[in-house]
Amino acid sequence: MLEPQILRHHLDEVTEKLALRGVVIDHARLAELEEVRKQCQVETEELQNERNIRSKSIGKAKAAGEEITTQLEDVYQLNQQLKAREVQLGLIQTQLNDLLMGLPNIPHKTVPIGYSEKDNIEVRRWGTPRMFEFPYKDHADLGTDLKLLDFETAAKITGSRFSLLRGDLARLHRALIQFMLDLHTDEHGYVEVNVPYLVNADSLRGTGQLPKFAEDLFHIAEYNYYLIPTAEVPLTNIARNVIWKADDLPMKFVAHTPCFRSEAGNYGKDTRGMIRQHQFEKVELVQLVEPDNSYAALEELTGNAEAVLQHLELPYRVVSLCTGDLGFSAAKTYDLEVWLPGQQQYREISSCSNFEAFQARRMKARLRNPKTKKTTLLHTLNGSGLAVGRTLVAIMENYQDEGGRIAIPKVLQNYMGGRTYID
RNA sequence: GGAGAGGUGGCUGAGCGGUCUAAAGCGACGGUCUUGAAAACCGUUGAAGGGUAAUACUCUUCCGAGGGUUCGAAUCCCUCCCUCUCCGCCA
Repeated sequence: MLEPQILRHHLDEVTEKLALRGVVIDHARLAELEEVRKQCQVETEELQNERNIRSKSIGKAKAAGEEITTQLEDVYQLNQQLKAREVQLGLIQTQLNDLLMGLPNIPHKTVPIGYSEKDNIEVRRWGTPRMFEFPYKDHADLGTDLKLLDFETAAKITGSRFSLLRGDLARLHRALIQFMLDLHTDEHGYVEVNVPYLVNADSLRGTGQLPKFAEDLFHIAEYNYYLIPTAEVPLTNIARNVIWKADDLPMKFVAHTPCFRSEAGNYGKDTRGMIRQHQFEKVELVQLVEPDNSYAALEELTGNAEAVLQHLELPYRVVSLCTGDLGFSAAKTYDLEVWLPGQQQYREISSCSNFEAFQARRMKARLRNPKTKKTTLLHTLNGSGLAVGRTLVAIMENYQDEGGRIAIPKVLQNYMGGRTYID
């Protein structure tokens, strides 16, 4: 959520910047609503003040044993006016709030300007895609041929876009999780957190999934809980409605969780394999930092995610998302894209974003400024470190051999009982 | 699931229709004293929002959340949420 004051006083600037994302602000409506709001709020508060004064004097008069009938009549008239004003103000504020909640974040000045993912800018590349001297397979064929990856059974148990892993492939999946958690806690200074996988609507509003993206979520109507689409939601909401001390920051959290996404609107997309599933697992990094440090933190967090790929020796590139491709809540995002031989292209495996105060404002996640003693909104960041299913896919495809076996990356062998191959 | 108790400012805790402008204590901050510190004493002490150029001044709202009654609600009524204790069930 953007600062209401910014919209009030710098509407032209905001309109201009959001236009870079392809968002059109109804300038005239906003300005008019704001005008009415101001008038209505001032009137309402004046009437409230008047009522408070009169009620008090009634109290005193009554205590003194005076006649209060005429005073009660006056206040009745006042209250009729006040109630009408309060209702009107409520309606206006709801409209303004709805409008505000629907506006995405303002892109940071370093974000490349563009319309679609074609305009994203490659920042750097690491590693070299492997040349195969034999007919290579994609992960779906590799896994199915090894009888370790089973989409049919998963479809029977649940439905489409679910998968079932068996044996060493299931273990490799688990090994990846362990490895990532160990790396981020031992070497990158994150605190491991085990979080709820069901969250309430307030939490989802805090991080920006609601109200606009309800159709992407699995909702348990009976309890009004939602399955988390990412650990970003529970992790970031740790800070909701709290005023933190400067000493508390930065907070760096890592969690492994399953993630649940309805994938509504992606019906024809990535239907093969386990690239896009209703349920997948992810190791998520979240940082809550002082505003001045958030861009340094974004570079650090992105580097932390990259370290996983480097240890696994998987070729990847870093892409800075352009204004048109940026997610709703993000001010700046780096995507990490891993090389997938089966698709002969780089595919997203992590998305690292700085949300600045956008989520913090929705969550009222604040920080006490030790100098001014005032509260400030803190800045929130997150990134996958990494998406486990897609990492498994990348290992399968990049580490396959001519016989359809999969070599186990060195850093994972200890987690695999010393094994070097899956066959 | 059954029975009971409770949610008040950073914390403890009083208040149970009208000077609540929320007592008191602790903590924190500032000051006096001191070579320095402690102690003692004095003072200050929340959040969100509006008007405004304003960190000046001022107004509104906030006692778990949302409704209601009333001229007036922390206080009365309704609904919901959460916490604690005991019993039952259970990984």
